[in-house]
Amino acid sequence: MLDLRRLRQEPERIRAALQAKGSIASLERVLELDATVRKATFDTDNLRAEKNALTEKLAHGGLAGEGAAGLRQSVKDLNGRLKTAEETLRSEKEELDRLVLWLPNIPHESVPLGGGPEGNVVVRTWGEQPSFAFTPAPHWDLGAAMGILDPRRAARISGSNFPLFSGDGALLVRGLITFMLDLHTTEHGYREHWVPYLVNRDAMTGTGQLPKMEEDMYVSADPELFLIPTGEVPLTNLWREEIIPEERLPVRMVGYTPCFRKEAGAYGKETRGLNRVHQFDKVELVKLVEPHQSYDELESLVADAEEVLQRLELPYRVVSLCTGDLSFSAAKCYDLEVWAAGQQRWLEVSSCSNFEDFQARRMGIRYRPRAGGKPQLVHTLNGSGLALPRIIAALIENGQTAEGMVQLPEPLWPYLRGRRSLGPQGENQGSTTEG
RNA sequence: GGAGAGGUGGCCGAGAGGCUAAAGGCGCUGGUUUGCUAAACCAGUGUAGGGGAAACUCUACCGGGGGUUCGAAUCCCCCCCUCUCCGCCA
Repeated sequence: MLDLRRLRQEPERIRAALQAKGSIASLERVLELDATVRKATFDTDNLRAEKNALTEKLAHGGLAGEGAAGLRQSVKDLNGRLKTAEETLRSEKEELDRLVLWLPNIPHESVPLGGGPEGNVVVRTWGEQPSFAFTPAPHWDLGAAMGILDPRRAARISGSNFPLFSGDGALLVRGLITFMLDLHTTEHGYREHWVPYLVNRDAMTGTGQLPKMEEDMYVSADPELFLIPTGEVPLTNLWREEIIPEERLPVRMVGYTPCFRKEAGAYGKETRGLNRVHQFDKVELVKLVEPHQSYDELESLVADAEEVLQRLELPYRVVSLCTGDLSFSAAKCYDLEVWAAGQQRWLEVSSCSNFEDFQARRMGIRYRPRAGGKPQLVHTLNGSGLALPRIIAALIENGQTAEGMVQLPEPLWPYLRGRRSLGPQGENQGSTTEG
């Protein structure tokens, strides 16, 4: 949520910034409503002050005093006027509150200008793209051949684009999750949380998924409970409406969650296999920090996510999203894209964003400065550390051998009961300790 | 699911129609005292919004929403949450 005061003070800057993001939505109406709401607030406050003065007089002058009946009548008259004033105020306020939620965050000055994905800037690349003496296969062919991916059965029980990992595939998922959690908790200083996967409307609104993304979310039979599209939602909302002592900042959290997304309308070759699925697993990093540190913290958050890719020996590049490609709530965002040799494509596996105070204002997450004084809004950041399906796609495609095996990077071995590679397996085959 | 008890400031906790932004305590900030540390004493210390150059002032807020009343943290109704006990269940 944008700061209304700032919007009022520098509407031209905000208008320009929102245009860069490709959405000025209802900015003009918001500005107009802000003025009328403030006027209406002033009027009703004055009426209430008047009323309070009268009732106080009544209390102190004795309820049976000579003027009491007259006073009582004046208060009743005032109440009539107050009621209309309050109703006007309420309806204007409601519209304002509703519209403000549709205004996206404004981009940071360091964000490259651009209208869409073509305007994104590659900041750096890491690792060598593997070369093969044969034509590397995409993961959907390999995975099915190896018996670790089973889209046909997944479709039968859920529908298209739901993942089903079997045998060593399931072991790989579980191992990756633990590997990532261990790295972030023991080496990067994040505290792990195991969180609810269904959250209420307030939580979804707090991180900015609502109202804009409602049609992309799964709703439970209880219309107020949504399946989370990312662990960012429960993790960040852990702190909603709290005032955190400055000494406790930065708060660093990590959590594993499944993520659920309708991804309506997304079909085609770009969405084959594990490229885009309705349910996936993700280890999420979230930070709450002091405002002046948030951009440094963004860089270190990206580094923490990159570390996972480096240990997995997966070539990747870091992309700074341009103004037109930034998500609704982000002020700045880096995507990490991993190279998938079988598809000859870069696949997004992480989005690391600084939301500045946009989410914190919605959630009421503040900190109390050590030096005393008013509570201030924190800045919130998050990033995937990392999303699993495309990592698995890249591991399979980049690690494939001419024999139809998949070699795994060393840091993963202990998480896979010592296995160093994955190979074809039968329906009832368990995993052995030898690769 | 049933019964009971609760939800008040950063935290704990009193208050049971007007004298309450709300006692008291803790914490925090400043001061006095003090070989150091600690302690003691004194003072200050809620959030949000409006008006004002400022001093200051007005309004709202005691889980959420309605209602009664000239007036509600306090009375009534609905909902949410927490705790205890019982039931049910992976």
